[in-house]
Amino acid sequence: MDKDYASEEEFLKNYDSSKFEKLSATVDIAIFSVASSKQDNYRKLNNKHFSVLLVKRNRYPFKDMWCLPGGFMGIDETSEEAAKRVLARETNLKNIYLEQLYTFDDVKRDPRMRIISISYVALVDKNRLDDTLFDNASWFNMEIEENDKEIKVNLDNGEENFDIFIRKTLKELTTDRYKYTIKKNEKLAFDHPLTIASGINRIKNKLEYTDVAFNLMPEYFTLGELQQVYEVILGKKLLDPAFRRIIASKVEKTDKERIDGGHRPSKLYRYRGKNL
Amino acid sequence: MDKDYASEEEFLKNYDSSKFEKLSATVDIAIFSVASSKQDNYRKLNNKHFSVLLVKRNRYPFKDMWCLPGGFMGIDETSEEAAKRVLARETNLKNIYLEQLYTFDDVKRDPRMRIISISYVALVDKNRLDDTLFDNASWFNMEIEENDKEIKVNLDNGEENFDIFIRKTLKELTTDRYKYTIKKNEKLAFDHPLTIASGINRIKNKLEYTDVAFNLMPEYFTLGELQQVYEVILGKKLLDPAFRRIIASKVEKTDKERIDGGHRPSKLYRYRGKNL
DNA sequence: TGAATAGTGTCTGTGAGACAATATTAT
DNA sequence: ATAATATTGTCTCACAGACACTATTCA
Repeated sequence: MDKDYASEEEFLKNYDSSKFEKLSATVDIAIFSVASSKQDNYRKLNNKHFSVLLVKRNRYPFKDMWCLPGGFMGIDETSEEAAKRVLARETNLKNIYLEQLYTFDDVKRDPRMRIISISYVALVDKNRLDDTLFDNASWFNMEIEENDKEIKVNLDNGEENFDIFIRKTLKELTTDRYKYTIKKNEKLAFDHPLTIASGINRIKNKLEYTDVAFNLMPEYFTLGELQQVYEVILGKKLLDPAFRRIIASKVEKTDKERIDGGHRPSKLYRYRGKNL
Repeated sequence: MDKDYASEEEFLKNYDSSKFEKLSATVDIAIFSVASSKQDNYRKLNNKHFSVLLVKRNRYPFKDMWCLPGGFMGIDETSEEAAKRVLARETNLKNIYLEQLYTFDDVKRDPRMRIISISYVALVDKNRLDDTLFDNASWFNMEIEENDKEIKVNLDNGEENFDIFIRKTLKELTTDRYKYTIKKNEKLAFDHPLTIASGINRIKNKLEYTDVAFNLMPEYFTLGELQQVYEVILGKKLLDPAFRRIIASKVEKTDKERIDGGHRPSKLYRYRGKNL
């Protein structure tokens, strides 16, 4: 027990911060984007993919495996500041959508020592990025399959292709919270499969009741493109009229239009802000 | 830069974990419940209040101020384990609804040293608690007023009564995320006003699309009581028929009933699980 | 009897799902 | 002309909001 001190200042002056065993914290960011790939058929629209930025580790631990961009949180910076620092290093962009996701803190999640991971989700419009990534970073398209029991994500960057499997177990009757357990993972470092799965889930949910999707869009876009973004993230087709009804109040039509194939040109729209 | 090692084992054997300046982590829990207080009028139902458990600090820092139950996270336990440990200490209960909320990590949030707080929300049915709390713990009824710009919470434990004010600033156009800043706080330690406000918000949101409310209920309850719980947390009156329609599929009527005043007795219901 | 809560019936308007129909382009 | 996307119209059904009405109890 503490001795009695006359005042808080007195107490702080005598405080011995080495009393407890300390730990380290890293910040790991699931940077998501939507990638487009050309179709064979000149009439068709570009294919879109929900994608995540991974970095190949060039040092131990988990050398030569892929991981989320991240880094140690400095003793004099917040995790959000650290996340922005990592984001700037990785993308050269500011004003990126960034949201704290979850703090992963399994005792054995890092083989070096006790390191907890304060994870973040970021959304970027790939059009804003120049394609010159660090040579050890790469965008992976994600093919997501999810049901009550498990999540399967196929990751593909054009050269490497691998799956991660995560088992879901319901935490309690009253909610839809699941405990995630890695069932299969050969290529990703640490517990990053969990981070990616949690991040996907967070964005999926937010898509339904917020306008986060617009963080993935360029300034001008067609409603078809926007709908594609919703569809690849939600993993299902949407009905055109319903989608347009919902989105109508959030966008404004411009007089620009895009002509890009053997079909009717589409008007370009711009994000207008929530509701009114 | 690291030297080159022949293998991961080699690397780990030589790893010097003292390279980085480390930090401490605490776990703080916003334990919420719904308290009933008798009405003057024998006909009326008990008044209900959304309430939070606070502990009076008996040592520095923030001596004699109120704070959320919490404690340091051990080097060999996860934050969830630590939270359960704190919860058991504080309530003597197991199987309590517990959910990670947010990691607060302002550099100056603790005057002693760099300590981050991994915060949790817990929901308990006060009926399951015996009333013998530690003498330094106390339930505070919360009166919540919120608008676009600020949150005001009045806290009252029957002896002490005080307000906290929090300013909300929208983080971005695309979502409803706000940055919280403490505007007024005289009685609560650390940044716990933020934790409480965030916790209230989390539960408010979850109330709308999950069944978390049932974690605040005893096994048998009337629909009136259940509706009261929704009403005090959401801070608005609900229409009886609409409420019953929504809740109908989630509860089952029992043959028990409760007679408690100058009005028609009500049937007791039981939680049945989500949807079907 | 009256005040209070318990519980049900029903009307109406909104909005999502579904499908049909029209418009426009490059090949 | 045709395949593809763009865009709009409309029907229906489910459901939430609103309000009215009945039931039952205790002082």
